[in-house]
Amino acid sequence: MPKPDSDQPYHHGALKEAALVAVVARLRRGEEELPTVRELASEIGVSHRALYRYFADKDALKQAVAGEGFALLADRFPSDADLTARSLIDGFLRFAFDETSLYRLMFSLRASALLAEPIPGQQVRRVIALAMQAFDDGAGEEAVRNRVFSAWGLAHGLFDLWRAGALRAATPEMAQGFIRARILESGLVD
Amino acid sequence: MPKPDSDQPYHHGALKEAALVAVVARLRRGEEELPTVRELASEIGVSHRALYRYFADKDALKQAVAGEGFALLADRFPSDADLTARSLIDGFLRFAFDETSLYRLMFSLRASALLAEPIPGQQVRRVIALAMQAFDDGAGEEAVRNRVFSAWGLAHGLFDLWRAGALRAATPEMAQGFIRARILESGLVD
DNA sequence: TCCAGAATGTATCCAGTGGATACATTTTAG
DNA sequence: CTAAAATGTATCCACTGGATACATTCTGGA
Repeated sequence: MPKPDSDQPYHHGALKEAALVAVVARLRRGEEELPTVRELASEIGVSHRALYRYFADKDALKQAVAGEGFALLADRFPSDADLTARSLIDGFLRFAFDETSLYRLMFSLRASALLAEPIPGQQVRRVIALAMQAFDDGAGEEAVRNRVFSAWGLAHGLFDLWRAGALRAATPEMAQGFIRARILESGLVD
Repeated sequence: MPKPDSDQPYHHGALKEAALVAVVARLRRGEEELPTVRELASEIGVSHRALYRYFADKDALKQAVAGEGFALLADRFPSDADLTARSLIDGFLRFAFDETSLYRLMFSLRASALLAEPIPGQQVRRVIALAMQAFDDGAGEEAVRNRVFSAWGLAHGLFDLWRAGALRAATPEMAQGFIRARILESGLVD
């Protein structure tokens, strides 16, 4: 006798995607850490070992989530017509402050994992390409690249100092304003 | 019959200090993560629960280690006579590249823990005070503070981008040179 | 249409982790 | 000299990421 239709079919059908969606949603909801494999599996309605069909280990899951994060970041940048260095910076800062947990995870990858192929390197390169475009002022590629990384480093560094608690800003909004001011007065943008 | 002198007396005598020294030494030796409480205790020659007399939990141990890290960083800065913005930057970068594991731990504290009193806030304030002194060019305190945080943010951010693998520098030396060049061309120093 | 193998998910086990509680040993103060 | 405080140990616990063996479902070729 075949098992009658149950709420959960034996094969989920899109387990990998469901896992990534669930983790990203949790982080965007404010949870600071990755869930345990068991928690995640239980939320999806699957045994915890099922996830290991799609992720070699928990670190691979983390890298995949970071990839989703960078894709989300690139999608949040202004579209072509409005893509300027300044609007890119603003989009970057909004993303960091709005999705702090996800942002933190994206940059907490172990040494040299950011550009790992295909995940998350592909999405990271997309972000860098957009930034190169936004900062392109006709100077040589190396000069543009240097300005991109200086701006990225400044924004990332000041944000991380705030996150770690070194900035003493009363509110996140004030911290964001402080960081934006430092970037604008750096002369890297405009 | 009293127990004869054994190699390890029942009371260690300086367990807290020994623990901090052991952890810092491990990180400086290149290990990337904090050891487990058991590993650490075993290295010191004590049961793992003994450490909990001195640290409320593992996170408290981590904060204490971060404090040692900031103290080490401040000690590595040039002495008064040679303390300039540029020499401070160089000292900072050397520390980050030489003690990468320790550096990473220092800035991986959970939100808002950097200025926690007394650990590690005390040592962090010491570092900031030295930086304020090195960057003081007679302008108002707010202007100096802004330059200090801009330079700190830029150095920290670019270093962290390198650590995560976003910089594609062939060697650590080249990465350090790249970062130093970006800071010098920022106009924040000199 | 059927069925063998591939794909996917489950059950169960394991060593190791941070942490709690109860107890043993040593030190110190009155 | 001894009681109490300080320090360290023994043992337990729930939970974690991960491994292995097995069950279920899906798929393509005859």
